[in-house]
Amino acid sequence: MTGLPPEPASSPGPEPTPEAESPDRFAQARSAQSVALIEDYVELIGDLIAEQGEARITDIAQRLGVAHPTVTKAVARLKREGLANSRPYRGVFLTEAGAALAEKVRTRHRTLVSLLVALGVPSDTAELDAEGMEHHVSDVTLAAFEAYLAARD
Amino acid sequence: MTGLPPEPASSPGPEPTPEAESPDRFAQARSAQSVALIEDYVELIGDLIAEQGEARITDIAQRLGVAHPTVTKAVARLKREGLANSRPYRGVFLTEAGAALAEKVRTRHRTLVSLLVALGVPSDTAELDAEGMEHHVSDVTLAAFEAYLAARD
DNA sequence: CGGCGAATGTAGCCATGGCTACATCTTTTG
DNA sequence: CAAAAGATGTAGCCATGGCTACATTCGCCG
Repeated sequence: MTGLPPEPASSPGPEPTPEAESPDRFAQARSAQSVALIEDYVELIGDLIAEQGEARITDIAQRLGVAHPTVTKAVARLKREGLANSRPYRGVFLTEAGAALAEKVRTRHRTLVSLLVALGVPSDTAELDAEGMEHHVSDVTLAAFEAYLAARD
Repeated sequence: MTGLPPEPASSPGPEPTPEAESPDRFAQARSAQSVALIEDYVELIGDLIAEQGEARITDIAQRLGVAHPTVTKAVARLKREGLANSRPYRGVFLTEAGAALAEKVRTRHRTLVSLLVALGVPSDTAELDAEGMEHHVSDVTLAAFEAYLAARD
């Protein structure tokens, strides 16, 4: 959906985008949507490997609530981006980069949920909302969340 | 991108989706992406009307950083959903429902930014992150944010 | 070790959101 | 008031994420 072939969609580093001011914030929020999927997959694959020792296409599909070909496509993309690898009929594995990303995502997710709960959000709602929000939490904001949670104790 | 023709994608009402438990949270987060666009458009149109008395396709396109045909399509969708109306070569206007949604979105946005700032996030980062996060903040969570902000004073 | 059921892979379709190119209508302006 | 400039509309293409249908391959049993 990004439809932005000329845009390399670089890493989540804070790129101030030197010019203009309005359009970019929307553009960024929207292109992040593409990142969201990748993050979900990587995190889930990490979870499955941790839980069951392997991540099978079918399991991923079931957990995400999508059909298996959808997962196959997504995994192909993860491989393209160097986050995972797999061999036909064997499971899916994370590369070092993938594992690192998964860990980062998982941490961020936990932090966000903790924050929401700390602010009085019921934990099930916190989980639900965090699932959508987390992909848009920048490192700076995440740090602020951690600081708040740490100070609060 | 939703690709869910059989899913009417009803109004933002809390539909608990009676069965299953894992897949849905992802599905919900993802289908919310479609809502995000609508919300952005409605909010922006509201802003433009407030600022300049009218919302022109070109202005919307420029603010969102997309080409004008993209906006034309989106506006067609808003009209389909009863959130806006327009006549060729005249501007775009919000229906009552559209204006209500715009107001809700704007309020939520402000609340989220305030919260982030209150937690120590720099205001420019808060604005940027909020743009992406806001569409995933449920009413329950929003209420918690408001309560926190109110109590904090 | 032959089969059968489950898991994967592949092909091909749909919808959406973006874009470019080109046609038209409006609005300025000389 | 006609022409140029600017704003919209329309057509048609691309990529992505989903899905269904059909073809293979694996693995477990009998």
